[in-house]
Amino acid sequence: MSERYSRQREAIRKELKKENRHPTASEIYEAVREEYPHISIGTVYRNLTEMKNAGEIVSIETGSHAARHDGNTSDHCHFICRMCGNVLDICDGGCSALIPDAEKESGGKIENCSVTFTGLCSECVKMMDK
Amino acid sequence: MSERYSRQREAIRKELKKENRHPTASEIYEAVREEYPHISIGTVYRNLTEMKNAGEIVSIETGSHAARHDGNTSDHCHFICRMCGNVLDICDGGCSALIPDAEKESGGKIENCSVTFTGLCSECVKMMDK
DNA sequence: GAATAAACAGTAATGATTATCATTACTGTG
DNA sequence: CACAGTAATGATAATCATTACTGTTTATTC
Repeated sequence: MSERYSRQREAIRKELKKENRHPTASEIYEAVREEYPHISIGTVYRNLTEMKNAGEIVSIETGSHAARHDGNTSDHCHFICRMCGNVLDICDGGCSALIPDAEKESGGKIENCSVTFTGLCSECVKMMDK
Repeated sequence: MSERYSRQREAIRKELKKENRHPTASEIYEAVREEYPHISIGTVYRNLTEMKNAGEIVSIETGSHAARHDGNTSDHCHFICRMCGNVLDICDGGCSALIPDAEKESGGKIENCSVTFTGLCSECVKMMDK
């Protein structure tokens, strides 16, 4: 029934499965365009929303810039450099451990936990010293 | 030199100091407008950005909706209900405890840590049962 | 290989946020 | 107190990410 195959979605999935990448919607768009020059940015957004709802991917809000997407849904945190905007995985694994307590306190149903660090990455720290 | 007094900024500050509120820029705009009907939405955004840079307030990215702001900068987490959009404080206090390890792993300088839970608040869970 | 509906491309619309610029109003000095 | 200097403002245009719409294509079922 529901989900029907499409090469565009397949290409988007492939892009999100590359290791250690956290692409924005338009980065995905540009990458997939190499193979499917006619893909529409709307198609990218629609599929990202669907995959997110399906729990297949996770999105990272950066605040000032476009949201980034991560095909790795294992328990890990993110570090966003406020200088260069790069996103780094922090494999601390402490995220979901916080859920039980938080759920008790809120009285609701917690479905997801996101831990985001912001600051300067090692590269940008070096730049500052100069 | 630097920061000069302004009544508009004072009014924005006052709005952010009210307990347990997490207003969006336009909610602050509407509230301050009662006292200063001519305040501009741009003034609200400019002051929010400055206060954020000064570490005086914290902003909470909601993903799909407008960013929310919190005058309470003490170590606590947030719970965003994906149904009604409300933001709840979770006084878990586990955020900054994660920083040292994460800093070591990243090799950079971590300035901030934000822990956000998403799911359904107690009110919305009740709604679902019906 | 036709019928059906999901998915698409292309693009307009929206909403949040930022930038611009002429004007206003704090603040220190004579 | 008048005034000069300049930070902050109001109004609004511009930008950017994201969503919505519409007519067309294409995967799937028979």
